[in-house]
Amino acid sequence: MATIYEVSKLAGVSLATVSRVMNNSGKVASKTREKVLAAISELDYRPNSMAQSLASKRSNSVGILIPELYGPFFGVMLSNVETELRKADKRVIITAGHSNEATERDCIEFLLGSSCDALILHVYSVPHDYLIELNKGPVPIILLNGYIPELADQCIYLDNKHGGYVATKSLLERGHRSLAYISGPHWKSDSFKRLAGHKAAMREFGLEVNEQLIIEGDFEEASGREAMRQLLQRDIPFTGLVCANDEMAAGAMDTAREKGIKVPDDISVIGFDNVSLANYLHPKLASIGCRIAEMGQMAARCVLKEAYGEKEIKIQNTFKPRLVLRESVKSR
Amino acid sequence: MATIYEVSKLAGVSLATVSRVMNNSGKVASKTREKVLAAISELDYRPNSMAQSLASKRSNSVGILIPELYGPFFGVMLSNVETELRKADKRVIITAGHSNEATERDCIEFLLGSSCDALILHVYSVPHDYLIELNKGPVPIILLNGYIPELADQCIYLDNKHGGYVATKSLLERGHRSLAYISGPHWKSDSFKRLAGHKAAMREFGLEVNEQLIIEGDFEEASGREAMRQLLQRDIPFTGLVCANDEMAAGAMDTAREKGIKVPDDISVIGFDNVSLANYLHPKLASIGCRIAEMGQMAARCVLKEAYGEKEIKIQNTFKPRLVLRESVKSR
DNA sequence: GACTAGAATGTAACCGCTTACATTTGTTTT
DNA sequence: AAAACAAATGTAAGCGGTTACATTCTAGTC
Repeated sequence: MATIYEVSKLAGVSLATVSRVMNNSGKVASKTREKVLAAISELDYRPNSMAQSLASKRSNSVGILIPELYGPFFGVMLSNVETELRKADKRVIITAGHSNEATERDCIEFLLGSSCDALILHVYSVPHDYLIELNKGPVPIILLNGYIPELADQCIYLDNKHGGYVATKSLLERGHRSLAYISGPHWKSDSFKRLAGHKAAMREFGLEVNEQLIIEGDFEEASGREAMRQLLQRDIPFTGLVCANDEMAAGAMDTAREKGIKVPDDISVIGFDNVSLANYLHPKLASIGCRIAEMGQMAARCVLKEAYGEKEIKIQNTFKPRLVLRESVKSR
Repeated sequence: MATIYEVSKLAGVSLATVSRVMNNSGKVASKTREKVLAAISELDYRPNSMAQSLASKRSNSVGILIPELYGPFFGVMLSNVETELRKADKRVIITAGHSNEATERDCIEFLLGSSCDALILHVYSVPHDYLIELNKGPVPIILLNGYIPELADQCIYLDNKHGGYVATKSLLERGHRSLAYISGPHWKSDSFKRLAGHKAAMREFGLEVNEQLIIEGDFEEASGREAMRQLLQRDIPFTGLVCANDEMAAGAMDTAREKGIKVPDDISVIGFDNVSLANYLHPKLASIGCRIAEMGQMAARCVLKEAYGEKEIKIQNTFKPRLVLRESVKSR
């Protein structure tokens, strides 16, 4: 591989001039520029990125930490982060934290040790204090899908409460008055907030929340299946079911089918996240769109702003979920 | 951030000794080692990866090119690549090629310009010659899910023909004699081979292949839906349906439901890929497991062997798909 | 105690680029 | 035509490590 030195020799100029041409920095006479460009193409020269990084103290790479690389959610997020960053010629280094504190910490250490110019973190287990401390370091961090008051500007997150509110309201507006709710784990702030939104909507419509109709699941299909069984056993009639994610809704719908309950004729069901699965279920599952794609893109832009000095970029920190109606919801 | 120089000063040794301690290379007296380690921890020293890369001509990063970052398939693959490589402390730089020749080329160029030590490529559109040429360069490449005779050792791929064979055979063994087949685009070698496997199984059972019962889809759900409509219109009875992927099978099953045809009572259906979707459909879709996880892991190992000198690693190039039976298939 | 092999450590030349500063060249002003 | 200034280019000092080679210790041998 040719080096900048060989290019400079061939073009009959100094290293600095070649560097200037490469980076479009400083003044270069157009004649000289052409000579240099010719030499570059003749030698098929490509700058050595490691040397560039070392000398410029900028690696042009951004570290990403997400819980998992598979699954309907993270893939989309990652995809949009990558698209946006690669447009700006930044490398994307990925790691998976597996929602486990030790692993998440390891990943962050690993990324820091990789000379990343910035970090996009989608963490679940690492404590806030750690992140606040981390933020005092030289590497800008962006929090994806999490909110920490001290780092407000660097957080990109979904308004989960509003999502729960919208989901529930969509059923209430369609005449349903008795609603059941299958929640995610209460300790996860996402699911806690979604539930809060549900309750807020109920209150708004002057309805009492019956805790007997709220069941805590774990975001997996099986728990939705089981939750639905319990709900039916309790023998409290309800015509609408709100689920804190689509997988649990799928499980619940499966139980309904088993028990001979028709969706949406007997019970309307709405999920949350609007993952592709929702479209494959029968009936197609109404859901709450999480705007994951947009959030991923925004996180990337936030990096460009914070780490690469693109000051003019405007950041939108909160995203409002959107209702996506499908066959599983019906007016009554 | 402390540099190796500061560490050496604090420990009262030379740069070289610190470097030796860091890399466990060369002989260091245990007393000296301890002094150095103390200094390292005192200063919280971490080597600058850019400088390391430049000096050692090894970036410890591996470039990955896959068609998309989302979707049920690639996520799993990526996840396993990452897990395996990070165990070995290698960075994973990802790019998405979007099954588009220009973009795929761009990505490869981009990764080459990123000083990757090796490339894992899952491409669709880039011509073989390009890859063969690329392989002559200094950066080892691994082909994931593709086979090029000239690069046989560096290819990790699924035996698609065998998959088609197994899928079809599973129905034949259960007494089905008249089978329909919904294929992917014929120009994609994956789907071409799957179809070849189907035909081979039919021949093995002494059955004629009726081209009227083979329809070309595009791997999307809608095309499966449409293909099923056409199949039914043709009015040739069949009791088994093999689909070249799960999405199309989902579409076909939906059409069946619309037309009042019961799966598996009237028609047994088997998909291909065994993506998570298969488990959510009703009835649950039998499928052919593609061992994506294992292939991802193997690709990573292949990199460790080819680029990082782990000679003892054994590589398995071909993977045989596996039958995963579920409710959608029934003996007759 | 001198000699020597081998272990431990140090020296310094890179790796390939960026960039502050110095120098040269060219243009305009008086 | 000399002075003054701006534009273009060159020089060389890093960036923070690795590593070949040189040097200094250390301990064993006779």
